[in-house]
Amino acid sequence: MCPTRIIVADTNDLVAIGISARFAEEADLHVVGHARTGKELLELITQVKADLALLEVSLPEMDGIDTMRHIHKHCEGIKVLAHSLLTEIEYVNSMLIEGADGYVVKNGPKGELAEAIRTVMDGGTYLSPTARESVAAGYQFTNKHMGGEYVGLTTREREIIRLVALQYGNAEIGEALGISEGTVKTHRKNLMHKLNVRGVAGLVKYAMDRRWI
Amino acid sequence: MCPTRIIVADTNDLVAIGISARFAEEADLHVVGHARTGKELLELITQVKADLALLEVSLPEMDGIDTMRHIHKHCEGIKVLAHSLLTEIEYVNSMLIEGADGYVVKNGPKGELAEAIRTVMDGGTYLSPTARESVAAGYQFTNKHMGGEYVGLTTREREIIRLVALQYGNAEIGEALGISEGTVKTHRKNLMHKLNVRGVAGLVKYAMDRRWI
DNA sequence: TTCACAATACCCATTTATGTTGATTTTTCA
DNA sequence: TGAAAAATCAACATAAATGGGTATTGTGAA
Repeated sequence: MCPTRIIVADTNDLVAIGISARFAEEADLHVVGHARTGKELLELITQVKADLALLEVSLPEMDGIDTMRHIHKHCEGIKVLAHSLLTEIEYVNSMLIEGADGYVVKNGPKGELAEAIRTVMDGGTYLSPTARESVAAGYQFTNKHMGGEYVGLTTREREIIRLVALQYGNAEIGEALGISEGTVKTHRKNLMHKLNVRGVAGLVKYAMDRRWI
Repeated sequence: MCPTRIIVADTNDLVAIGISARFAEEADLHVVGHARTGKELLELITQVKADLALLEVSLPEMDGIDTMRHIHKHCEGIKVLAHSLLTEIEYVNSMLIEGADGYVVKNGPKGELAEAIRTVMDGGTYLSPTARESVAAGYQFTNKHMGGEYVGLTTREREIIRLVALQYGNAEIGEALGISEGTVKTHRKNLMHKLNVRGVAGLVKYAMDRRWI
């Protein structure tokens, strides 16, 4: 039997090296590529034949959620396992909704990652205990996102949340984007509803988690 | 000659494994321990004889800056090299002011980390190009922190910035800490001055960078 | 014992953000 | 082409944050 060919998508080089080092002991797992951003991963998939991608949620340029969506639409025959330090329901759900085959939280028990990969390659789904807890605990809080009516952010909303996180005021954002301040307010309002947060703090945290700033 | 004994302080297990894997090729560098938080590092230093600590700035429980300060005061004879993805002047400066022997930005060229360690062990100081740029470029912006009058945050200020980042309002913070809303406002005002930021966004970013939330 | 600083608290004025509601135009895509 | 989604704008009211200043208390170091 041939080993499972894995691409690691993680900004941190050392993480990729660490994973390779771990899998050196596992005969059936072989790391064949490393991407530092979502975009790099999409390219790499077309160049290197791989069975599975280990995808960090928090990536610059194109984050894990967007990358997952793209892979699900355009790339047949590759499994994707989310792999992140983030445990918030928001991200676990998003990755699963976008088609991830599992969610492994970083820094888990030593053999967990390998086990998760094998489960997924067998056609199963793997969720780390923490991720499972997060999904369970999060239902009452983020139920507005669940039940199929997940709301993604639009392009404009992303531009705005990014500028908010960069300490721009509404007037400045409007100026920067060439729209009225009133429109900016509307977008912010929608953002806060969609993300279920109360103010700037929640927006900034979201933008930072997804590495939009 | 005996090899340099190194302790890695980083939340991410895989990073530590990655570093060990890299240094497997370097005969003079040997990783002898791994700490996941600042507190763990301080303990480990008393238990394991080490020549140098590789210290991530962004650590939970006790972050790199506070850990650095503590080591500088209480631990003789151990070199410390800061090692982080963060390149902001705020952190580079803070680490150097607190006594770090160098600052290496993660994801640099392959041999950089080893070179930096050797420089430091020779009694020198090593700064990554990015860190050096950041220091140079940051002077006009954060000069109020420079020239010896670096201002650290007080305990109370840290509690408050943390709650701000957790989306608490001033009234709620006051209630949570048992102080008046007015006092909270004063602390926030002082925080923004010290950190040279304009609003909630800047405070949240700072708290997240230092892993206080 | 001074001196510095942390922590507390309040005043005022101004700006900015949030909440509510409703609307129009443009874009996208089935 | 027609429906749905996205992007645009604004009036109103309320809540909250920002900026400036001042002042008291306690604590610990020089």
